[in-house]
Amino acid sequence: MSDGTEPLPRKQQQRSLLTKQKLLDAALEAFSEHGFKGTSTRDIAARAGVHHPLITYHFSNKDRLWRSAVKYVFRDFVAALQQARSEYQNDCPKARFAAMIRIYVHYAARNPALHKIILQESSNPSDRLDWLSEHFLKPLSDVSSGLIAELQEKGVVPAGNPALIYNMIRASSGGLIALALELKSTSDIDLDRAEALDDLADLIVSIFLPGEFAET
Amino acid sequence: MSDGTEPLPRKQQQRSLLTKQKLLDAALEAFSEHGFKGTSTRDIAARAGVHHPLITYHFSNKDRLWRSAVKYVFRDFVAALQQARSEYQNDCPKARFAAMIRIYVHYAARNPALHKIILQESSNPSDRLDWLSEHFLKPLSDVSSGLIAELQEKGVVPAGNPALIYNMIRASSGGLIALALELKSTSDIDLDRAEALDDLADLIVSIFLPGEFAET
DNA sequence: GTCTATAATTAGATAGAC
DNA sequence: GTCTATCTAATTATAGAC
Repeated sequence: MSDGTEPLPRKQQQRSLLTKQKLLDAALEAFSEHGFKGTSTRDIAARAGVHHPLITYHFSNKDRLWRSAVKYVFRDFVAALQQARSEYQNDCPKARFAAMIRIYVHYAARNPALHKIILQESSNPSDRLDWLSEHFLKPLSDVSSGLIAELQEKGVVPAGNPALIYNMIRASSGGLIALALELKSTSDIDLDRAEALDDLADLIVSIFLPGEFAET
Repeated sequence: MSDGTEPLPRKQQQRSLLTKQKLLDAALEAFSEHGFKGTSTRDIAARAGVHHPLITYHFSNKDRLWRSAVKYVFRDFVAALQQARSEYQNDCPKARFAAMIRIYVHYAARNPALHKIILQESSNPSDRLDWLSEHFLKPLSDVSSGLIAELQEKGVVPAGNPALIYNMIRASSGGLIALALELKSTSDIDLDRAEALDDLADLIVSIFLPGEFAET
């Protein structure tokens, strides 16, 4: 396939990719801190260490840069979840779900932008929120609610609307991690520490999955 | 006391109070939707239906307007909580805590700005977040964590760091209500409906307070 | 592919008339 | 106590040199 008819990645193209990558990382950080309206493209360019007209060049405008950045975190996140799912697929459902919660918590801690951007966008209606729901949030919600319904049948998870329980778990895990700054100043909890994350994951499992799994 | 030496509330002063009130309501709405950086004082003035220089006149600048607005929601919220506490003080601790959760959930639904502003400010360090923590979030966290520790001794609440559990409850109640727009588009849950709020409050109680209270 | 320069818009804040 | 008019700075986006 690389027979020479396709243009080979030259030095300039590699630099272009690097610039795009730096802009995406900077955009995630800035958008998660100040929301879409609150972040200026100049700030993003400054964080990335590039000149601001390069944003127009690589991403056309602010809106497309936002969408590219969101695609970038979510794709990575979904991949991490699916890898965890296949890795633990031979365990019992409760152990499997517990493992996924652990993965979820650690991913959210490494990538705080993931949840912060959801929180920012959910605070008022927008085309961006509709797009986010349709492409990422709704599929995740549907799959997860299904898993929870299964665990409810086995008596592992308490009764109640599965979608509501899914969102309570999400709020208690990723949501709390997005509030890490607040927790650090109002309590002795430091969610930057790996042990604190493990405590959180264990607590979520013990509270939301209190039942023992029984083989059918 | 009102012997005439104190200036009586004249028509102009009443109008001034009304303007301040309208600006505070508009500010809460705008700040909760777009964060501090993302909202313009011109937008706030437009929502309030007044001319924008009036913001400088009544509140000096954007920062003081933000602080005034936050004081306004939080004072009201703390008052509602304390009223609930005294109203149910003869019930057993579990019933009392359950009642407070119900109050909390309904207050958060009527005043979505309360949680949204916390979420907005927790997304990055700022003097505003420090101020918010010191004056409102830390006192609330300390009192609530104490109540939870008591309930853990009675076997009502599962073991675990009380501050962590308090924040999980907060995230599952107020946090989810702040995400109402998202839940509406990813599931069949409509947290604008009073019954959905009651379901949420009941679910929180059944999950976080699973034990029965036993008199000592 | 990257830069400088700049147009057009909007921001927070103020001055001074009424 | 309220308004119009305006200043300065920062914003998104683009045009065109290199």
